[in-house]
Amino acid sequence: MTEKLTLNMNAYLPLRDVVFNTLREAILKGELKPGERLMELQLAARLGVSRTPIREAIRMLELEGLAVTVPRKGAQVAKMTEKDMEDVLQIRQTLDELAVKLACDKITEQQLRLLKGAVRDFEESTRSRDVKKVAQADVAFHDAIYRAADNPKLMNLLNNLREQMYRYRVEYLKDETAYPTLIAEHREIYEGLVRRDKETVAAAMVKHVMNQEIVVKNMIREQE
Amino acid sequence: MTEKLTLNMNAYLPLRDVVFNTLREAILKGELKPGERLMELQLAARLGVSRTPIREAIRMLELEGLAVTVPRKGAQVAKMTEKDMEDVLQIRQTLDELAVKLACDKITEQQLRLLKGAVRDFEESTRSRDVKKVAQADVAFHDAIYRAADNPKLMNLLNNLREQMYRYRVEYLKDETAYPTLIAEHREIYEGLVRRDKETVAAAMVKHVMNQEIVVKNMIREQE
DNA sequence: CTCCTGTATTTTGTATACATTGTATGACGT
DNA sequence: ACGTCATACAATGTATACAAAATACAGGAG
Repeated sequence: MTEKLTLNMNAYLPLRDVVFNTLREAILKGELKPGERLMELQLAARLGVSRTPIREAIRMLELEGLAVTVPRKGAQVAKMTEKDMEDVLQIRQTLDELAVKLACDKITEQQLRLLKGAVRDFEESTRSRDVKKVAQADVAFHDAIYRAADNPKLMNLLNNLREQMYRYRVEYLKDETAYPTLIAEHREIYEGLVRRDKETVAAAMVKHVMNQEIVVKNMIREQE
Repeated sequence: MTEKLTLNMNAYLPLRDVVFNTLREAILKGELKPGERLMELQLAARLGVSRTPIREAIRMLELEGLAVTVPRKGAQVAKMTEKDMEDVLQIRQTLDELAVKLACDKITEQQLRLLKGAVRDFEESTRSRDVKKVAQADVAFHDAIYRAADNPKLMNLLNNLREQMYRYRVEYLKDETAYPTLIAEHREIYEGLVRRDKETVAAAMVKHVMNQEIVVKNMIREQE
């Protein structure tokens, strides 16, 4: 915990947002571990700002599910049990299915081309052996679908759900033997969207998320 | 807008939570109208607290989707277009279906008895001609199902989605001609759960939410 | 009359000071 | 030795002061 969090001041944003992003990143990357206390004074000193933006950032983390606060005792990084993970994945599966069904109806030709690009980018990224890149490409693929679904609230929710399991997802993507499956599933989803075949894409997406679920759950179990 | 918001200080809660609840109520009840600015100094003066808890409450409202803030310009009550409403209802429908399916597998005998009570309470409340009571009874019915689904994250999400359309829901429940349909649907869902017949309950729930959707959308159109 | 500009005012952003509560430590009595 | 209470310290809760930005408006130039 002694590593120094540093603010990315480039953006011209209120400090609360900069702090929020910084803390979120730190939590998702595992630099701030589940259960670790988030003490205002300490964070303020570390990040070189006052307590006010820290407090507001914590309120935001709280509602994102990344932190929990007990009144008069302060905040700590949210813990995630296997049950929590299952619960999140269940919701994600359902909403991902909805998203891809909606996309089936609404996706435009241009968005299909972008999606095709995302599929290709993902394939290429897996050859780079750079997990960070793979994760980014995967996010891009799913984002393209979310955007096509044309439901901003749904997109928000799904991004949030994804975020909540980011820590485990990165571990998951380190398993290179899973890449061929992932690539095949992406292709299947893409092609289903081209044919606008709802049943196919829905089934493919459910399978896709389910595969993640199995691997992520194994991973959690191994961690203990 | 000149009505005086007053804090319910009874509870032993941080002021930010009291303020948050107060503002949320005010927004949901329509006392604070969509688009209305939420000025910190003004709210602080009105509620008799300082700006700090107001600011933190606004950050919380923001992530609940009840307020939107533009940096350096401040916050305002979130507006909801018909499209927004459709988007929310689409998500709600999907998640309500998931919840009731999960409940089908997991509901206990005791929870079934509670649900039966909720069905009966709802029927009785419709005879009282007290919209507030009817709304409460409806919430209780759905909450019983959410609890049975045994997925706290899902329950949170659904409560939040419900909240986002509370304003319109209350209007919706003023239409007494809809009561018999609602009662019948509740019964259908309850009986499906007793028989643990997933297909039936899922279909019934989808129909139930869809009916709401139609009425609420008509309502919005009329408002213009 | 319109548009620009500069200033005054309002409002948010940030920092800090003070108050209150939670927690740990240690003395004291049993 | 154990428990209880008092006190000290640390962290959060709240209020206020100051800074910076956005807005409104008035006055002047074209």
